[in-house]
Amino acid sequence: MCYRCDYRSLLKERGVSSTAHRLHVLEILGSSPCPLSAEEIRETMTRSEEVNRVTIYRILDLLTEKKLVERLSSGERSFRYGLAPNRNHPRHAHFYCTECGSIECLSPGALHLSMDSLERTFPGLIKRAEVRLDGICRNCLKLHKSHESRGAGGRTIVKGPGRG
Amino acid sequence: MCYRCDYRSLLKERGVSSTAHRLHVLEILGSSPCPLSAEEIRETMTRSEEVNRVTIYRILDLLTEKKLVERLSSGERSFRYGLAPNRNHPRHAHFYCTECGSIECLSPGALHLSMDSLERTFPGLIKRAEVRLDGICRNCLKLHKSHESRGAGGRTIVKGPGRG
DNA sequence: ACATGAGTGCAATTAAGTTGCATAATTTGG
DNA sequence: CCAAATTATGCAACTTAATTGCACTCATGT
Repeated sequence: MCYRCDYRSLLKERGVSSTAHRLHVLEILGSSPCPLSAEEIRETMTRSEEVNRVTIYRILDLLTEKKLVERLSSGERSFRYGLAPNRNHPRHAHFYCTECGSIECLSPGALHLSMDSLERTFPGLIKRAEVRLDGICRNCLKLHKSHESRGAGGRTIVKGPGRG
Repeated sequence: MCYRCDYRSLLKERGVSSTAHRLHVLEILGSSPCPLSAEEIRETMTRSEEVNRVTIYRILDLLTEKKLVERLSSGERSFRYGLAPNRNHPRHAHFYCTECGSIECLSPGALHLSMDSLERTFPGLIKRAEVRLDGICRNCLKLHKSHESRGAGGRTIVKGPGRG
């Protein structure tokens, strides 16, 4: 996601002290091609040093509150976390594979959400828009096809309406 | 959401037998102005007859699989359920209030998601798009304002970028 | 050195959803 | 109509993800 962000100064800007753990979380999220679960982040951190689950949650909560990290709905029961959109990384949508549970970041320009009229007329305050596409990823599609060609009776895949 | 759907024949169409509980779930979802959590559905059903938690989950799983019901990410830890988009109700986005946790359905035309180029180029299969706007609802905004005017130090509200 | 507060760890708890198995209801075949 | 089979529901136990309370540690300032 991020080639080169200065996490230390990003933290400072937001009035958050730069502990080793916090920097590590930001680095992991910054170098991941897709948003990660709290547990995935912990596993990665633990490769260099054991860190407690609760610490991860607290760091993620703090960084989310400070708008350095963004919490995403994954399509499953757990949340995913990624670097929050900023000057270096524009907001983008995500793709969730209902077969294998993987999540991909889509390129920022891949789709466009127009909500100008809503923004003018909606009586509340809109802060952000989260867009998640659900479907079957490239890899799982391949598996399906190879099963089908072997006559193994793979599920029928019907493309439903993207929007109704 | 739905003024008049014939749930019995919808179930039949999908090869699902029409038990009282299943019909009741569909009726509740159909007459709710917003998607509901499993627990909210259960509470409503229980007003007429006690129903077990697990039964609700199983009905919702079944109906979701049969495309009669749609499972939505709520912005919190639980899922919400609504009638699936069909000939009577077009797909629409939702608004989640980060202050009070309420969820509203937005009118189907309120925003437009264009993903034509993505649909042509994405190597996986896209089945649906879920759009959720997060922010502060009308009611919570009012509360904020009244607190501020009383000098009670309400939180500063800054509108961030809807898309980056 | 000491006090202070922020950061982290550990154990226990909560919330939401799931599983296995028993019981009830409904359908099917005679 | 009855028995067998299938389907639906209920109950208890369990799992997973996240949260809370409290203790301990570490950095910082005086």
